[in-house]
Amino acid sequence: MGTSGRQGPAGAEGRRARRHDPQRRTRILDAALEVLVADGVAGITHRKVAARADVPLGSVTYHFASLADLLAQAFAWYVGQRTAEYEALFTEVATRADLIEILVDLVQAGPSRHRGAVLGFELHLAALRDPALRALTHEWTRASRAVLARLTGPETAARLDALLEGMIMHALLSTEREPREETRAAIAQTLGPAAVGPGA
Amino acid sequence: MGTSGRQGPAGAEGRRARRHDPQRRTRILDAALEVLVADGVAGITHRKVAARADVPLGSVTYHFASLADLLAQAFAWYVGQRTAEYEALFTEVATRADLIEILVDLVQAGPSRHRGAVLGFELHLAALRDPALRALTHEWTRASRAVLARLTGPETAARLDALLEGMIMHALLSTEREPREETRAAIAQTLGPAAVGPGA
Amino acid sequence: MGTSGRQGPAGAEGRRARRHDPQRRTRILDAALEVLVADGVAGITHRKVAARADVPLGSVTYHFASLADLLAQAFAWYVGQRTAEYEALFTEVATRADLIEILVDLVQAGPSRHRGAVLGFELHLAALRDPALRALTHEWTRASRAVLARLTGPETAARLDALLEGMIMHALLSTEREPREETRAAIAQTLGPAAVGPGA
Amino acid sequence: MGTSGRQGPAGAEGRRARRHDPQRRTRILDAALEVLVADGVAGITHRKVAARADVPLGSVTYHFASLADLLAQAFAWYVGQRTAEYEALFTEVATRADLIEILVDLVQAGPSRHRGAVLGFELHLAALRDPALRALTHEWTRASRAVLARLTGPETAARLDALLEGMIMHALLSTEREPREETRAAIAQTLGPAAVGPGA
DNA sequence: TATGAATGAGTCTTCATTCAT
DNA sequence: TATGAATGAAGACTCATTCAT
Repeated sequence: MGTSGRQGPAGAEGRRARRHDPQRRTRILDAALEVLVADGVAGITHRKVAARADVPLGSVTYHFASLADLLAQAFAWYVGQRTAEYEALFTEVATRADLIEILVDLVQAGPSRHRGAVLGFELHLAALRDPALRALTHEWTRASRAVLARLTGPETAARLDALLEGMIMHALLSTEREPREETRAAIAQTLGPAAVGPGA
Repeated sequence: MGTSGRQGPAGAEGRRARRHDPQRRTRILDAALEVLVADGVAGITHRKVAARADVPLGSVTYHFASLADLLAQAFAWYVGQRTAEYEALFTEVATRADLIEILVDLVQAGPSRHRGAVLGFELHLAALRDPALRALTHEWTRASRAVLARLTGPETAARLDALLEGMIMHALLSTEREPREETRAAIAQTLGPAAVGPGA
Repeated sequence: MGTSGRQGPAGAEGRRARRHDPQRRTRILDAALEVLVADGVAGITHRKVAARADVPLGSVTYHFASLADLLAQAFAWYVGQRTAEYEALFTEVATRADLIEILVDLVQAGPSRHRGAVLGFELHLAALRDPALRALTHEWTRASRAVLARLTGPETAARLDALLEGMIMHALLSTEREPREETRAAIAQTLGPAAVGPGA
Repeated sequence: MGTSGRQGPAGAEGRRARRHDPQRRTRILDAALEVLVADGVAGITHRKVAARADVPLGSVTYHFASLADLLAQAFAWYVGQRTAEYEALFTEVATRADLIEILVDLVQAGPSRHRGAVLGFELHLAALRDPALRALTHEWTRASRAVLARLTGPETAARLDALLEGMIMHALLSTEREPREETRAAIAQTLGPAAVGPGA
């Protein structure tokens, strides 16, 4: 609880001045994402972000017009990173088996994917109510499917995308991990028997 | 603030004194669910719930020890209702085609399912951070799968469950409806070729 | 925090009905004193008292017209007991040495006197602001001094009374106990060289 | 409520905007002490302090992390002032008679000492329950005794300290003033026959 | 350009008290 | 006679945002 980084005299525990700090903007965005992972959209505040970024409170409101703005930019920043990662993930895929293995990893990765999964769901839910964010989710969904679609065709990509989303949510919430074999079978089934590859 | 303007002696418009009011508790729970649909866990407050239930603010805190408590009970109340509905949905299913049609409806129902879908995702996300809610999501997932599993066997039920969840989320977020035929094909594929029914 | 005895549905942990309960009034008074020891005048509430007395909240407001009334009656109840005890304490005193020993015990009794000392100071401080309570402190002071005065004469009694009060407060607040010899010397000095006894 | 009616855009009577306001912190501390004198620890609230300091409510919570924090700092601020005063009081003391006269004044000063005496007892009582405050009372007691001890030696200083405390409390509570001669005799007795002075 | 100070609205929660039964 | 339910007022505290420097 506000141990560190409280602003204002009430708890002025040091933080040396750091004038001239390029990439402060992105440090704040990263901090915002961390807060989102920890506390969700329901729990994000300027103060928490400032504390985590180790910048003064005023710096956050200076760089971002409002909390909603900060949220939108943070999500956009995240989606941008994520999309690149996602694309990179499939560049080496040559065979159907390669693809399956990568998708199984995606679902099973567990704690390491936690951050990504949580942010994804937070964004989805926020977008449900904020049209400004919806543009982002649309573009993200489109991009994800496009990546898959290059390997599987569009219908299968859409199905896969839905299946993966559902499985990841379940994995996130269940205490015991689903057997890897089970995950693989579900993906393989959805993928269908067809060959896979940029030329498919 | 104050859609119906409570609090403060000035402005005593509306709302008759309602001293003896049984089922006030459930009215509050219903109001809480409405607020959750409208504003999410991120936006629920005692005040909004009180206004929507048309009860004084103090009444909400009287019946529920904390906002977290109210949330938990509202979700539990919802899951209880939902589970019953869900089970009822499948009692008449006799053939594979019946099942598919019902599941397609589930995904496509659109605005009418909006409420249910939003509450479901809100609960999932909240459960991610609150272990107390996790018990609820576990039980819910278990029950949903059990219903499906009676018709399809456990593995298929799990896959279907994930697929449906993903498709519903996407349906919720996308502006244009996916063609019904597409949804049906995805479900049919996941269901596999096997027969369906209590004896399957 | 309100673990036990919370009233109202929010935390309705059992407490069997106990119709017809004579001396409920005094049970409530005793509970009020316990709360005063624990949390002070600053922290007493109907609810805490009810919880500690294991009676319904309504019972407290039923038996006592207001919290101030409860407070006043609790203090009066306490002073009554205390005065009797105090008088009893000195009935056996025959010599100057007896008296000194008893007074040293009074100051040094430590934790066992904690309750009494705390209540005494709470009452004194409350009386500072509430004239209704002042009658009580006057009477108490008068009675205490009268008891001592029978053995020492009025001037010495007043001095002793002040000294004891100060020493008890200090004992209450300091971490290490003052040497018994020190306490004895201070009392002996204030008592003066004169003989002691009902006939003094 | 609201002596000076803050909060709420309606009713913006009085109080000029005072953006830059150094020593606001100490104004708040002084206001807190005034509230403590008037209503005690039991009655202090952010609102009362804000009203008395003539600052907005938010300003109090901005400068002090919690009410307990405000209380602690206010008491510390008071003890600091008080200790200095107390020391100054005895710098001129040359003879036993000087010392006695000053101490008698201390006890008898009546209404003018009211503030000091009340704050002292409030602090003592609060310290009984809050270890953080206990550090303050220890230091205060130590300092007071040290000042006396320079003139009387340590044992006598401790006795005097207790006697004074008790007498002041009684003076505070009784309606009629004790004869000055009585007070003087008690102090003289406790002081003993010895000479007094820095060299004593 | 940055930022510490400031503030008003609103949040959850507690509570004395009232009242219908 | 008791008491569970109810409620309005107020409490501590948080926070988005504004502003002077």
